[in-house]
Amino acid sequence: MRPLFHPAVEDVRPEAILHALSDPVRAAIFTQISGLGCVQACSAFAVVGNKAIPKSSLSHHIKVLREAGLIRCERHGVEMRNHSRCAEVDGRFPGLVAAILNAYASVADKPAAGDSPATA
Amino acid sequence: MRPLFHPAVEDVRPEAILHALSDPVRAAIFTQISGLGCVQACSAFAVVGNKAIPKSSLSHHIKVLREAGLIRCERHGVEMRNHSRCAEVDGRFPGLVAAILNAYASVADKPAAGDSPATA
DNA sequence: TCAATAGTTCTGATATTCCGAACTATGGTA
DNA sequence: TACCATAGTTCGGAATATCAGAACTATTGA
Repeated sequence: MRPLFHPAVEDVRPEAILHALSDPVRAAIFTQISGLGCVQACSAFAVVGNKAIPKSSLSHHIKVLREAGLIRCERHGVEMRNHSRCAEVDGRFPGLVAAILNAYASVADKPAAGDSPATA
Repeated sequence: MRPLFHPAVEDVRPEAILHALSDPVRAAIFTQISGLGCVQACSAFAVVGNKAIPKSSLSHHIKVLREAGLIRCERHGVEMRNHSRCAEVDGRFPGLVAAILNAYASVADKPAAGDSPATA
């Protein structure tokens, strides 16, 4: 359990953000973290769009989002609290995150192949 | 050489766009195709940001961009002409492509690890 | 100290990516 | 027609990333 790494805003790179959000599951998790505008424990994402996510995969997804600079994670007792860094990132790449979340939201009604990217 | 597949705009999905553009090389190629606002042959991208791209990789990158719905490719004689579908995609996901290209453009000056995403 | 909860890391199976080599398609030349 | 050159595509194997089950670590509470 090495201490969690969070990149500084100025080290955040577009390719990392796009890669992180190019996975519908991660996009849904991030939507939930930043959409609800509040802190979420990892266990909140055990099911994403009526699809069960194994703990190990979930941990990996959270790590990818964190290392991309999209979220900030802090341990609070036994659980992890995930904050969105949306505002920070938006300062660096104006409109990027919003446009991505909008794009996903606009297709949330008509999912592609059985999976729903946002909370169905 | 199967006939090239181009998705209809309404079949274009955000995850495909993000995945396609999460590679700095592909982002640079797409920037060049849509930025210059004009048709480009594949051979125009033999070198991207002072990095040589093998033909086979280039072909693959073009394919990913095409299947994501970002570009349209037509054979003209011996060469392939690549058009941007930027406008179409923007109609479906407003601001998405622009925000992504802006993000890459804003870091083009200070590259991450030796590679320059846009034309250096 | 022991058990329970919340996440992380390890490990092997699967899937992607990369790039050289071989191939296909078109055009030009004779 | 044959033949060559150019422009891209596909094949195949090595390197890499992703996925998920199992084992582990960290914290809290009894």
